[in-house]
Amino acid sequence: MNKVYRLKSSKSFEYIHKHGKSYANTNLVLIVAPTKFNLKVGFSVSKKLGKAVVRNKVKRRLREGFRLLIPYLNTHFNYMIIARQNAAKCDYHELLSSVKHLLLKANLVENKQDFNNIV
RNA sequence: CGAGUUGACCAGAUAAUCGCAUUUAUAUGAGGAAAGUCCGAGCAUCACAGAGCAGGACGCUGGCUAAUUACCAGUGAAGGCGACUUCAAGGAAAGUGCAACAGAAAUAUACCGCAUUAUUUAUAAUGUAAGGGUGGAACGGCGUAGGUAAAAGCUCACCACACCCAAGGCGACUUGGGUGGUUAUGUAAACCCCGUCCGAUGCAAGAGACAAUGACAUUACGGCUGCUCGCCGGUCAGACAAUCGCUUGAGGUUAUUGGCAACAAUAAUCCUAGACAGAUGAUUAUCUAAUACAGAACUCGGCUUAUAGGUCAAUCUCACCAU
RNA sequence: GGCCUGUUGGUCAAGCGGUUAAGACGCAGCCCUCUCACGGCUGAAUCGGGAGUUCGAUUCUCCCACGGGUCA
Repeated sequence: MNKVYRLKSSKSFEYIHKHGKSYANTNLVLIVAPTKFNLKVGFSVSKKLGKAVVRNKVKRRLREGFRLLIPYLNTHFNYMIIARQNAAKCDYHELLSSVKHLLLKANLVENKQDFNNIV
């Protein structure tokens, strides 16, 4: 995933956390906040999930999954995804489907038919 | 065939599609421990790193190294039938402290006992560490030995200890011989003494720019640690931002030589991550025993800890069987 | 990335190397009472794990594990 789409400063993380709307399931939490600029994403994986190897793996899988979904999303929002403890046990496909589930729940998908076909 | 000991190695590979980091692009892209941060250095700033006190670390010998107490080889001690393993291993006669309970007595000692003498005949004085019981430790141990009133290194043999001599070894030390009857336990990982070493802070160190402007201030304040001295400098905000530091290094690989080894020398050859919300993932196929522990953040040398499944070595050890 | 600090019944905790490891709250059992409460008695700890020093470690030293704090 390109650097353009990344959230960087801790200020913007705080802003999303305060002003955004949150949606959750057993594996992940999604927080969204509207923005004037382009779409950006941040991933938060805390030390609760495990050691460095586990955390990196979860982050990489989330990044790969989200990369495929970007073209179908509403571009005027900032996204923040927090991994819960259950996410450490999931494989790639389970994580992808739970990301899709949350995005549909938040009603931010534009072309729903193509979106559902992504594997 | 069974049970062990020690040392070493591997840590998935190939192909396709999409994606990430460095990069103009090709190309390249986590480990044996990248981990713990337990030691030692480089490097940077403070003065080209200074003095004293305090404080800390280490302590058998020789070697190696940029450096170390931590690496290598030995010595000694302890453990194991053995291969082998473990050890912060100077000084207790410089001084101080501590040694609960038990025991007559714990660093100086006579409770019971055994003898002799005296008389009041069951007491006292004297001698005595062989016997008793306590304890981790009780004038070194032990004996069909001598000796004695009873005993005792009082004498003798052997062992232990101290000192001296000889031989071997660079040395720690070892082996052998002789002399001495031997005023005294343990603890220094208690304080301490002796010897050796250590200035402080760590890349969030720091460097040069952008950058004006504002605030404080000259026997002040700060740098620089616990204290004293000495030395140097105006300081802070702006400034949790960007660039550099950042990867060619006491480097790796191979070969030869020296060395038991750690390691060193010579030659050839290679350049092999450099991020800053922080790069290695997803899918498919084939092979396979491959499903472990685990993710670089300035860089090296050692130590420690975690680790699936497997491979190899030692003319290794023990037990059983056969000859 | 660096530097400090802690771990003792279920919880909060004291503990100068030495007798059976104080205490409080809670829990369980017994006594007291017609019953409950109050009160009294009793019980539950290999001192985070593993080595070492010592005659003897909760205490001293080393190596691990898991917490907490701090530095721009």
